[in-house]
Amino acid sequence: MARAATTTDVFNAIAEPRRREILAVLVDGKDHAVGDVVDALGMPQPGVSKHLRVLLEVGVVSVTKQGQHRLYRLNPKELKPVHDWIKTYERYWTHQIDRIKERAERKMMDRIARESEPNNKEK
Amino acid sequence: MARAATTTDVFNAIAEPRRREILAVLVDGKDHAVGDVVDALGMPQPGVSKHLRVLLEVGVVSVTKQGQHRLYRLNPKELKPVHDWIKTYERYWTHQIDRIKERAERKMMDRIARESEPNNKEK
DNA sequence: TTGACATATTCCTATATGGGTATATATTGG
DNA sequence: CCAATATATACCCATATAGGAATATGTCAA
Repeated sequence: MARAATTTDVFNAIAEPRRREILAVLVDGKDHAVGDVVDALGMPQPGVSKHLRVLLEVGVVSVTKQGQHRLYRLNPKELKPVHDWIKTYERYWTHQIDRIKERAERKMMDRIARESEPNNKEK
Repeated sequence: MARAATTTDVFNAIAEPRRREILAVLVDGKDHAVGDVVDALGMPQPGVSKHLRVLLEVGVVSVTKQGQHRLYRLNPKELKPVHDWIKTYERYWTHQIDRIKERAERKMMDRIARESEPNNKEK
């Protein structure tokens, strides 16, 4: 099997740096014409259009037709899965004190677990 | 050009669901032998080894040799870039009130900017 | 209608992938 | 040394990619 399509989910879509750059342009929440993104980032127009299509397919952006322009807008809630996922690991680098405390707790729990279960499977 | 290698950076590495599953097993911060991960997730051993290699190359996990086992451990700080990136978008879905306030502020800033710069380029 | 502009799509190609399966490489116990 | 166990690697393959160039589609304005 090949790698999952970039349009499979948000995680695959945002793996591409260019697409994150595009999102950075859209982060202000306003509508942006494709040409504006092209100018802002200095990448070729077909590339921008293609990347926007991927972002659109996973729902991270939305489009509105306005005359000959197509206005893209960030749809931030579709990024939430990434946030929810990373949140699980967050505690390890934020709040050094909490981390230490957490580790101490873990050790204590381990000890307790070991005491109450003499034939433990942990190697 | 083809898609960037999975080992290019954390974003590419975590795009693969199986690798996120593996990280979920390692999230407790303890050492885990490959076989334990295999048992926990029920995926074939070569696959787990290969995925662990990718995670290792981007630094998200570290290894220790212990006898015939190789103990993998989460190296959470390497996930921080993902957190830092998503943080920029976080405010949009957390705290509805903040979001409204933020939008109001943005509008005001826009108005101020427009007033002080009559020949603006915004379309 | 025609031309100018904005955007999307098509075609091309080198490349890395993930999953299987099979095998190689440790390391240990006896 | 041998067998058993744990893990990594090699091989095969169908597949989707990102970028570049060229072109198609759509929309406006005169």
